[in-house]
Amino acid sequence: MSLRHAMLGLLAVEPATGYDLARRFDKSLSNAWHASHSQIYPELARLEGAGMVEVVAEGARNSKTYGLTEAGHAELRRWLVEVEPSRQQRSESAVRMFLAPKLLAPGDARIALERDLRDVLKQREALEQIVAAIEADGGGSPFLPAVDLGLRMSPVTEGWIRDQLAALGDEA
Amino acid sequence: MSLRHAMLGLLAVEPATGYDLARRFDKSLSNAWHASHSQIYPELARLEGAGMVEVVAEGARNSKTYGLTEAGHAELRRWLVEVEPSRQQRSESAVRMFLAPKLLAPGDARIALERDLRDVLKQREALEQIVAAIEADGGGSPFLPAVDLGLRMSPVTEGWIRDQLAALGDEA
DNA sequence: TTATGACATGTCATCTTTTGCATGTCAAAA
DNA sequence: TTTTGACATGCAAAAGATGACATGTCATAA
Repeated sequence: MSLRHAMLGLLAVEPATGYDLARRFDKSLSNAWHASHSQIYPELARLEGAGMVEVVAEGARNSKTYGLTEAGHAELRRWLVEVEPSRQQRSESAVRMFLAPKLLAPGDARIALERDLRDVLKQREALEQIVAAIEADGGGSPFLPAVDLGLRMSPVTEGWIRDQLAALGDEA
Repeated sequence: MSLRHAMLGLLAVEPATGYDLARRFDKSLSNAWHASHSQIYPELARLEGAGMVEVVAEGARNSKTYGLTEAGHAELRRWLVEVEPSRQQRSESAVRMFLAPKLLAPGDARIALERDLRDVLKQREALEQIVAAIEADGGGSPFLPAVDLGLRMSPVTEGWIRDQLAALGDEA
């Protein structure tokens, strides 16, 4: 159950509201996991019931900030150190990239690959802006390594797409 | 609904039984999507009901080989060309890699990262064996590009993990 | 003052995915 | 001959994820 552990991890870095968690999933962890508020709030309640998180502050707009308990820290450590990782991945865009050059007429394949290329470059810009924001902020973000991995992957994907486009050209 | 389109894509490359599809998901598409037979068979039935696939051969052991119909090809093309891609990804091991150096004591973090590193190298070997098998087979696999992307990503991940390990060393 | 948009939390129906159970064929090796 | 392992298909229950519905607060700008 990765949602649970991803949430424990985010809360271990810094206590947060459910709303904060939803944003962090989309911002810092978007290359790794996704969860929307309709999953997050019930899971927070379950985690509280299991004694792994607790409300550490209540603020404006009925907000509740959660932090880890001892049991939460222990469970997170157990998962990270003792549980065998699953190497499974899911990426719709990877499925598409693999199929497009194989199955479409060269003209259609070019359309699809060029859109993928634009998406990759757009995503890289987004990552670069996050880095810029972190640096403007003093550089102390715990998520810089995650963003960094995304930035290292980006040119690899770009190169692969360009090679697929070039191979299309050879056939045309 | 990516399962449906991934299956259409695999069948477009070459007709297959449900059992074949399950293996291809684990072999060729393992970096992109996963599905087990208990998902595949019902989805094949639905696709047949929708007129997108049809039985093109029946073999030993009650096996049924499916291929795409015209409607199946049309749906696949529509999805690849016209539908906006979702850039969401899910990777449990990415979640773990991000959290481990951040949240664990250096000793535990080292254990977790070194296991991740071993996994990456093991996976790379598996990919290299697939490439070797394809080349021994005459080189004509439609999935070589998918494997190739995995092989290009592998050293990037390796480098990132080694940098995280080095950063741990600095703190110790 | 009122409208907008970010903040904030929640439920519910539906769909997707996993896991465990269950059955059976066929070829090759012991 | 019998047993093992790959091939082959299927169902059902449970868990996980999505998308729509629903409500309300608060600060800021028009």
